[in-house]
Amino acid sequence: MNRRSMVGLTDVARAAGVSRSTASRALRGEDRVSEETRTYVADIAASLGYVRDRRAADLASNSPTAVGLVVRSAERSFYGEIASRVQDKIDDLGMDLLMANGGDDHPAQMKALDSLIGRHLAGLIIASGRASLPAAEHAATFLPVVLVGFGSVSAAGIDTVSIDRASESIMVQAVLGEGHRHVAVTTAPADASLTLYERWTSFETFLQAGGATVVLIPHEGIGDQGIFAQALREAIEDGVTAVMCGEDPTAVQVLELLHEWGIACPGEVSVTGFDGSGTFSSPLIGLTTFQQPVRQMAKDAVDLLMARVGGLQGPAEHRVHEGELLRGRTLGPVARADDESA
Amino acid sequence: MNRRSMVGLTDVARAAGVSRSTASRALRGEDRVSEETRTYVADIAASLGYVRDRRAADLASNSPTAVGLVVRSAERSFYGEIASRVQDKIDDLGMDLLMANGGDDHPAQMKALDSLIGRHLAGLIIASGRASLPAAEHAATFLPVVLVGFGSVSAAGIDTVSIDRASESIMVQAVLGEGHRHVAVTTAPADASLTLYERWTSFETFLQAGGATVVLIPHEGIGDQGIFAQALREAIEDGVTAVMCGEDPTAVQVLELLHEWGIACPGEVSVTGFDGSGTFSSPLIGLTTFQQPVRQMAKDAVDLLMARVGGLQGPAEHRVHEGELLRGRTLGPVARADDESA
DNA sequence: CTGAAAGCGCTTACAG
DNA sequence: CTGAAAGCGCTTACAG
Repeated sequence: MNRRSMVGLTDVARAAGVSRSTASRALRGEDRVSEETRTYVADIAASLGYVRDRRAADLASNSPTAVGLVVRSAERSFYGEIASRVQDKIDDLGMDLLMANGGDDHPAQMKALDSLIGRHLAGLIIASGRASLPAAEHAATFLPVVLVGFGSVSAAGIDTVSIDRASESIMVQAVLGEGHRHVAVTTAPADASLTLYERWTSFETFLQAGGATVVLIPHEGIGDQGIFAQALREAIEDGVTAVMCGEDPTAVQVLELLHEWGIACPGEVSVTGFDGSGTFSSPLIGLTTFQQPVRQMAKDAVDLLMARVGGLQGPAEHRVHEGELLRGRTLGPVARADDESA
Repeated sequence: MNRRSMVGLTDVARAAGVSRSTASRALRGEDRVSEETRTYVADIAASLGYVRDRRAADLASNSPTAVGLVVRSAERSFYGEIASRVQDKIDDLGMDLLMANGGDDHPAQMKALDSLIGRHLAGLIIASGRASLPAAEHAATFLPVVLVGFGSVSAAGIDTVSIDRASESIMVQAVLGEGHRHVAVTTAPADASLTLYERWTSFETFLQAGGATVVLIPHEGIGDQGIFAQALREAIEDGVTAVMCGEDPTAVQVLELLHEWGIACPGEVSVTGFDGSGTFSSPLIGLTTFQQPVRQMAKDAVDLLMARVGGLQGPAEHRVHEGELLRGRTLGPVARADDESA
């Protein structure tokens, strides 16, 4: 492919026989240009294959044309769906959406954010479990930021959209309600995912408050499969009757392991997930999970952001959504003690 | 949050007592600056919270710092995983990755692409089933483009990474091998998804070549659920014994409908998918599908793109990958005629 | 090793 | 309604 050398505004102006000022105004559809000139210039531009240089345009006008979305693990249904919904909303507003992945550690996160900040976007939606608060605060000093999925960051003075903290409690009550008193909870380090960290600590707190003993099983994502499997196995052998996971993919992984080991679910061990988006909510899997109202959350995130972009001052807003317990087939009553020998 | 007014290079230079030229060179880590000056300026910049304006930097240097990735439906496992892998590769190269969704119709696609082109990226990877060839060709006149997931676009002179066209044949042979001779194929319009279009037409061709009759069931995505379900139902009542889908989510949808209708799979009707990424390949679902080597495909896409970015001329390259038939539990032998009354 | 100056491709008061 | 000119925040020959 022989690359076309970009035709610039100057080329369009010359070809149309007008000044660059007029060409610029015509192409931007300004009113103070004669209808005739406007369409003529537009035609010339189209025929020349002119594409406006957004960098230069943004730089000169000092008015951004895009909104940023930071997502980590787009392959996770929940974030992918958020991205999809946010896109729709941004489209409606006639702006562009630029997405970027978050970065795993703090330096990588800062680098990713600075790249976005340096492009001078109108605002930023951070929907990444993997995002440190300091990184978000850093970004927020430069442009409006909305955090989606985080729970307790009110202190930071950043707008948030999150799921009701009662969700974890509801989930725990469901598990306790089936008689489980010895429960495993999969964990994630706080610096890897604040969202997950808050989730599992809540699980732990509520479970203990309900009189259950809790076994923590670290789940660090890809790479620790063997360790995770072994820890899970040991927990089960030690008498755990239910496994609560902070996100659906982990729950599915647990289900697969149980299946592999020939351990019945929920006959012998119950399993719960969290998020309930996409295939994970399918009756085919039958996962007992907690469904977040993704669409509504995405809408709120964009609304909040656009309000700030529009200049809204006030204190940070925190939109809390209620989800719904999805009764699948993976949570059942704990096996009675006298069944243990069976 | 009171927004910080951006500190610019000029501020850094002044604070450091050097010229903007020197400040710029120091911050870019150029060699021709004294070690002392470099670290001093860097410290000042950090303390001032300086973030380089990428628009201005890119504009002035005429050397892009980011690569674009166009994905549609990031909530689909396959594209989400592609995005994730591409990100990793781009990170390794020290560049940024900017993602954008494709846009549904042609105008929207052009707009999305022009936004990316106008930001002068180093190159573009288009991994969107929803992307028209003309749109891709338009982009390719401006910057290096690699298409991933497309099959037969050799004519366009654009590099591609795709799955072996034999895949569809393998899938069809598996279905025929179980004795199915009356098969439904879910379809998608070419302008909505070239990838899917090529897939289902291949299915159709191979099935007919194998002596099977084919019923086409249009699947237009969200919104046509009712119509799709009805068409599927009718096809089954008309004697279809297998349903071949161009992508896993559709297959899952079919499985759910069958379940809802109390139709046994694969006892009465077999179902196959395509892609085999993420949860869709889980034994929990047991979907019979075709697994694409996503990771390898993403790597190839980035490699090809970076070669072009590096100036490689030559003709378009077409990397073809082989996938693997994933034998799940949703494809079984066709029920014998005398079983029909049962 | 450092600085003054030109320029990247646009937009936008300002003046007509 | 249109044009000449200044400027957005950087980088980079060019000259020292």
